[in-house]
Amino acid sequence: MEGKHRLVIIDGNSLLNRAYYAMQKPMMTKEGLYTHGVYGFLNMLAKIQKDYEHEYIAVAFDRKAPTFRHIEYAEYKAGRKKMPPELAMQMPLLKEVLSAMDIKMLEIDGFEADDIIGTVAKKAERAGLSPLVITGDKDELQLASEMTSVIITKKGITDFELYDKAAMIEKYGFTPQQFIDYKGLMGDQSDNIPGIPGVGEKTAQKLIIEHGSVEALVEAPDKIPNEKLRNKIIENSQLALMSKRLATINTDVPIPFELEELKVATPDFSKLIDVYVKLEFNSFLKKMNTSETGAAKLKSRAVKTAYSITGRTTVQSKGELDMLVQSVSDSGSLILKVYSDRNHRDVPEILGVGVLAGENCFFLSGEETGLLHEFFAALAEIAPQITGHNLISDYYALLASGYAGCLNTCFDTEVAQYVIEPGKSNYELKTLMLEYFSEDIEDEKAFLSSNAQVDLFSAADPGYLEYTEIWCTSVSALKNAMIEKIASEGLCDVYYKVELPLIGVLADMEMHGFTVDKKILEDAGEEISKQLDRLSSGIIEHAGEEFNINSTQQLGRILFEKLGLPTGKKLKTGYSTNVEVLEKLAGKHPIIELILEYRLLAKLKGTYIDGLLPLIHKDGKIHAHFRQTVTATGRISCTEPNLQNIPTRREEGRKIRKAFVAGEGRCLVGADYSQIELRVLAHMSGDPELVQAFNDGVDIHRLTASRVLGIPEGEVTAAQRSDAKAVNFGVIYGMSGFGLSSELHITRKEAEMYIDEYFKKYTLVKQFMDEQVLAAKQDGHVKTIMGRKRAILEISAANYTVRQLGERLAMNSPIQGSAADIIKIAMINVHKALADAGLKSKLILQVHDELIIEAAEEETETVKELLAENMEKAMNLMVKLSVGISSGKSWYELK
DNA sequence: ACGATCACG
DNA sequence: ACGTACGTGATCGTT
Repeated sequence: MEGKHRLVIIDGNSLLNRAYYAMQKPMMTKEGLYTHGVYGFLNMLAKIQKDYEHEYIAVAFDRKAPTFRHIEYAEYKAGRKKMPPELAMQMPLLKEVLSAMDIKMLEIDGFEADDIIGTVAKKAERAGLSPLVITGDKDELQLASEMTSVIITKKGITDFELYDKAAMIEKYGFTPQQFIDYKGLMGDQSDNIPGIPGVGEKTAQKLIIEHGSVEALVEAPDKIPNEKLRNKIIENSQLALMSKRLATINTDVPIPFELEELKVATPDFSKLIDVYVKLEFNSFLKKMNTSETGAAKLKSRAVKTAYSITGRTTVQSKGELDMLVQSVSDSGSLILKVYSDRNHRDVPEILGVGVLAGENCFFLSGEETGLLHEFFAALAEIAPQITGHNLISDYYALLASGYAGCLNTCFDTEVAQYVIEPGKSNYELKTLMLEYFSEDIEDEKAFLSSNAQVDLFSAADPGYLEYTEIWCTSVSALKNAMIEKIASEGLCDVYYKVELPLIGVLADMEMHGFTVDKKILEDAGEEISKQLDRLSSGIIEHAGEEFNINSTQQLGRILFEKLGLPTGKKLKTGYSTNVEVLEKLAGKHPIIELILEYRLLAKLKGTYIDGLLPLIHKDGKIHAHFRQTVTATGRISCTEPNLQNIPTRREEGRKIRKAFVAGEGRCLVGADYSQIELRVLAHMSGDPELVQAFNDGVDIHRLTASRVLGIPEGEVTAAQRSDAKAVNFGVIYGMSGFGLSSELHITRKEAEMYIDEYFKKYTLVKQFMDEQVLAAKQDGHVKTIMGRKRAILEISAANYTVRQLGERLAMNSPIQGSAADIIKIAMINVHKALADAGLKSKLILQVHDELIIEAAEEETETVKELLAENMEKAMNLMVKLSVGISSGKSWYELK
């Protein structure tokens, strides 16, 4: 085991730089500060603090001597890269954090961090400490010694490699001191060290191992057998000596400090909170919350919003219920919190209901079943405006418990934050309170579990009344702040007209559920099991040994090492064994087709049979969760199970849909938009050819084939049409030559020619795409038809690949997002139309461009018309929206 | 917790 | 020289 390291010295510039480039996505605060470099740095720092015990710590920074313009120019010419501004602006932010942590920073004019580190390390060694240097710069390996270790950060944020003297010798074959000689020979472009021309890593390493030092080589070059090399060294001996001097870290920098000043100190928590809040580092704020001192400080600075709560009532009697009902009725609105498990396999149990109405706070225990139902009845009567956080789960519990009134949604703080900031990973009330008010409220889960022993739901326990007050006043405070934010960001339409009314629709869909015929699934499962057994014994036989076919690593070993089949793409963990690779190998070995079939069936069994069966509720239905705050584009997502990816493309999988059936006396009606995303593109770009084509009902893929290839529409072959289809998809995805070429299995050149030709023919589409990229650059976001925004920080990333991703996101998001807007509006209208017409039929599923209704049999025809009508008229575009309708007893029968 | 794979639009 | 089509979720194996 490694010994104790008593002094940690960090190369601030090097680590910040590493962190900056290691982060996949840039991070930016609301005010436009880039923060990902600092964020990555702090994660590295946390790992160091955790893994290496130390009593002293310091961070060193470069500080150049005052420079003149011509010197900078010379540096620039020498290929020294300047820090991008997005990184440079983070330097002072990092220093602010370190200062709040009370970590000593060392810097001095005219010296770089490595010189300071060398100086500190030597001084520490003399004082008997064991220095541990943390850097991303290999040059600092020369500082390693019996006492000093050097950690070089590798790829990623928290991947380190530790070198001491022994490790150096093992890896390079020479000592840390000789590292300077090594660099003197091979030079370093980024550091402006020339070295000997023509001597690279391998040669330099060999020379140093054999001869020891630059001096030894210069003094006795005749010992070098290779004549060419010998001459090179003789000719450049002065250059080599100079390079060695340049590569040597100065361990004698005149920097004044006492080791005592580097002692690990307690952070100034209130400063640290301030800067974390400014940088919006909520995860760090959260972590701090677990340390006692931090939590205490966090609480003490909380800005308690002034709420005058005049009444606090745990409802236990008819009289108290009347007070509750009266309060709701008086204010016509309430903030609601239903305590329940979001469990869709069973009837959700209502543990209790919390209400804030006007200035009165109430808690009604789920044990009071009589009062609870009376309350629901009154609520249905009053139909108050409901505000909450993640109301869909409150609604689901309400509906499941027999509430039958209307859901008059006024505001949902989770959904509000989603339109303000889609793509955020966590919309918990606690998180939002920290962000908006730096106020740290108790997490609902923690509250529930920490109080599990106490019977909080017993009607007499005051715990839930207190928590209801915290919850509801928080929701109220957020609502006030968000109302303004939504208005000022131009998000009113998408929020009030789309997302808010959708909440009740989704809850209703969840509640109604999709009937599943368990027997069909089970029978299919048995059949598949038999086939899997047969396939796996065949595969094992061909392989000649037992192995786990499900393990891509083991499978790779069998295919590529044992059987010697040609490899495809390489991955971090070995060779890729995905379908694409396997299909290329088909015919080369009989094992391949068995594996392909095995994969197909294993997927069906694992995900769609064994995965689905336990999710069937007692009522014979699956009640999936529709999630409204997940996707970055505005689509809905679906979980437990995901009903949006039930197989359909291949017959084997499609059979699964036979198990999704209409209930007794009912019938399924399905409707899907035809090419909605291309129609959205036609509308948003206004391209006359595209618009015309859709309005004339032309086959759009055929048209693209004819235009791009320059042949009459009548002469387009099936293969050409299929290629054009890929091009049309490519346009939506913000296509690249590479992407299209791999899709069509053609060269990149050919793919690029298609793309060029496409944009020449559809010039307004090209213009539209350019505008989106420009908007992303200028505004930092792009918008859908309804004004839904998606921030695209990638567009200004330092990394080229990430930046290109940003451009594709800018092109795709308005299209995918607008299509999402349209079907959401359709859902709201369909839901309302069904209710207004007093029909028994229910909307039960949305799959991005299609809706499924479980209709009462006698209503089938009515529902078909109603669906088509509402979907087609959801939004008035330059192109007509066309909808395909079908019906049947099972999902399989819907086309 | 994460990567690989594969299901959908 | 490098690495890329857009958006999701579930499962399995590996760390």
